[in-house]
Amino acid sequence: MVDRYFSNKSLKLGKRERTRSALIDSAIKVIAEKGFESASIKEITQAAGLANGTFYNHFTDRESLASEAAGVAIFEIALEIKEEVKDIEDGLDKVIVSSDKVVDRTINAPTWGKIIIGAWHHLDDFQQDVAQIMRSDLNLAKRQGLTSLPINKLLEYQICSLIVLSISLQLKNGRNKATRLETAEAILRLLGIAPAEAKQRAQKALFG
Amino acid sequence: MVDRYFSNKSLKLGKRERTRSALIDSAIKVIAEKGFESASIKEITQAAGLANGTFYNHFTDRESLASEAAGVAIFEIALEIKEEVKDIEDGLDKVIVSSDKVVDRTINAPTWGKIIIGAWHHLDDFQQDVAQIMRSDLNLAKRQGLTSLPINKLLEYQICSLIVLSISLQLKNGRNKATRLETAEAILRLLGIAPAEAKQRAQKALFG
DNA sequence: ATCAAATTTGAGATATCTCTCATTTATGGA
DNA sequence: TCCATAAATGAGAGATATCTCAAATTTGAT
Repeated sequence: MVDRYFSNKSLKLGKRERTRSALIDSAIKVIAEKGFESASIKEITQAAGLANGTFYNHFTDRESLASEAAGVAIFEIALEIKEEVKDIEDGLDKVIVSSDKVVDRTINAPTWGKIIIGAWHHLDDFQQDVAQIMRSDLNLAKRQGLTSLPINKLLEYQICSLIVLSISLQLKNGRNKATRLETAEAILRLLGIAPAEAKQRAQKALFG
Repeated sequence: MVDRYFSNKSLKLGKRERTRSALIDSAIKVIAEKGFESASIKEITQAAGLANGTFYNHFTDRESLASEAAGVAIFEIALEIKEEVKDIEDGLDKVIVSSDKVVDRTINAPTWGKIIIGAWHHLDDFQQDVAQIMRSDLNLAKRQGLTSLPINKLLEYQICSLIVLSISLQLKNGRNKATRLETAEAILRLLGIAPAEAKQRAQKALFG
């Protein structure tokens, strides 16, 4: 259960790490509930079962906690997914299967999804870090000659925006197979793949 | 100057309309400055030079004012652009020239750009209204046989997301011709156009 | 000029929030 | 077990915010 994900990961560690993780889990929950800009330090520390002053032993301000919380959430997801797609050799397949798994994870853990969306929209560093995560798969597809488009920062950001949109829409309206498929197809078309091939490839990569 | 855009439009109207417009102009400015969720009613009414209680004579809460402010901003932009592109017959050209002009307008008026971005991310109704604005051009392109892709809500939202990304990046990093061009190309690829044709078409439609 | 109605006002009740810091509690090595 | 250090605590100073409503002001028709 993701509610205490980082607290559980820290059980064997020292008090400082356990407290910090409690703040992170709480930040994820409260930011998802109240909104990226609206969640207060008071609510976060209260939900963590901690005193007011404890916050300032670990973070300078709300944004640094939010940044940390979103960062570890997406990092955790990326790590799991990297392992799951390591046997996929086709760079394009890797990109769309990874993207689909990100969406899947964030729908399964809506609080994580919401803070990631919020961080994507509010934090420049977060945007750069996320784009970085997928860059290697995009470069692989390029080296494999699967796309002729130049891979640049804007294209990476565009793909991320489509992923974030898919997360957002499915968190709102529920899981939707067509949205998953059409998001994968759209990413492929952004990468220069013709619609017919994009449809076929997405279908095969996502559903076998 | 957009700072008092709606106030100026209301000069000939009654006190109630002039006051409401002052709140809208102020909301645009304060929300752009403080953030969509963080801007307070107190700051908005103060920046408008109005008393605390005045707000509640016009709006029930912050979100209804924010929604109204973003709505009239995008509506105003859409109306101007509709007129400017009325002689463009090619549906795809209409889509990309309109998109480019939206970005242009919002970069020229950063406060409008920021509230529109904020509303796009926070307000479902706003998303639907914005997608609706471009639907007719997309349907025209479809009728003209310029794209074979089914035009559905997800595709509309995806195109809007790319436009919002372009606005966001250029507001942050300054105007950028390559970003404009590559955004137009990306929209065309989303619509199923091959990369080479997308590049050519975008170049021609945006730069003559 | 008058005056009913429309509209704004801003003090105040109430609540919430940030942040500090002297004190308390927990930790871990000796 | 002791104790120096690490870490948490939570009251309180100070500030900000929402919302109401009786009173004041503005408006526009007569």
